[in-house]
Amino acid sequence: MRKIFLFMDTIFNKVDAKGRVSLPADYRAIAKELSTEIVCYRSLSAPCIEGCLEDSLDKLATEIENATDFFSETQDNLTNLIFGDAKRFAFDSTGRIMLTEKLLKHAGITDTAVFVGKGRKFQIWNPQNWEKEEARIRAEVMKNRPTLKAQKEQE
Amino acid sequence: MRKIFLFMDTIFNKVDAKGRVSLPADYRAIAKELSTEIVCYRSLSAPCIEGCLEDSLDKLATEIENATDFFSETQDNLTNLIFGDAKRFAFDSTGRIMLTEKLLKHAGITDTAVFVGKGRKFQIWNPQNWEKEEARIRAEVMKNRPTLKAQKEQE
DNA sequence: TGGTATAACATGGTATTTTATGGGATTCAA
DNA sequence: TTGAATCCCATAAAATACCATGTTATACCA
Repeated sequence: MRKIFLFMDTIFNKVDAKGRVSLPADYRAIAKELSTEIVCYRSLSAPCIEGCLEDSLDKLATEIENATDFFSETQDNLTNLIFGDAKRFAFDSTGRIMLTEKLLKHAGITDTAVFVGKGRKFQIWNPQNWEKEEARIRAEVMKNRPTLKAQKEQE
Repeated sequence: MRKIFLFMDTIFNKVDAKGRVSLPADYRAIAKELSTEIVCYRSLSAPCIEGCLEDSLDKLATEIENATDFFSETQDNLTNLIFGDAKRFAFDSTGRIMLTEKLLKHAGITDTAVFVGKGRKFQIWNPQNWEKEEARIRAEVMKNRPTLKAQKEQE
């Protein structure tokens, strides 16, 4: 059994006419080894699909149960949005999932999907949008170097 | 079980046509003993590849998880950049990893890779670039001797 | 201490497996 | 029964495991 579970790397995969996409092999391996499933929903902050393990959402649900006070009303609304939007995606024997129209539309994905690892989560982007987003982030991080350094030194 | 794990030394290894490089034996030993894997990504500060143990990134992911709530956008950029770029590299029975085009290009590596130990991390350089970088660093450190001590203590 | 045997390592080449992806066939539900 | 979703098969490319060899470093012994 593996110790560490991180969604990483940036992978470009084709979306075929039926809407099928190969989930990157590494991502599959994680879901398989944890005997959990992949869940996807529309990102609240960007024009992309966001995904994580069902475990993560379960953890979120438990946190809400145990510490209701801790969550502000707005955050509570957000959880409604997430759980209302989230959907499990089982992959078939060849490792593909079928994204829904709603998700694909939100991310503007047509024939190619970009999987971007985020550690405990990942995102799925339209290639052009991701290219722009990556450039934007990189520029911003470079501008705020001191912050980055402080964060990295926490390691 | 070993007490101390540090990436050290400077090792020159060949990169073959497929992008395969022998990971220095000492580095392999560390990953093996810790039962973790090597992760590499493009350095944010220099034209080189940076590597560390998957443990380090996992720690970072956990910190982010704990420090922010599920929907936080503050760390969003950073996680996209770090985890989106990072990739696991398992070495085969002969101790080689296969670096990607993206990484090799960022570091300008063609046929030889220089592994430079950095303690908890290491870097992989193009030989010429490393030569220049080492000279630069050496000159700078000699010039700023008093500062060096203060900087080291911050870490 | 010097010399030799042994083991470890880097590295080239080849074989095998995995992965992504296209194209049906089959099942299911409206 | 028609459209959509799921499953199964096939294939090409890419990643990975395996084998072989020369070289270097290490251990061992006189």
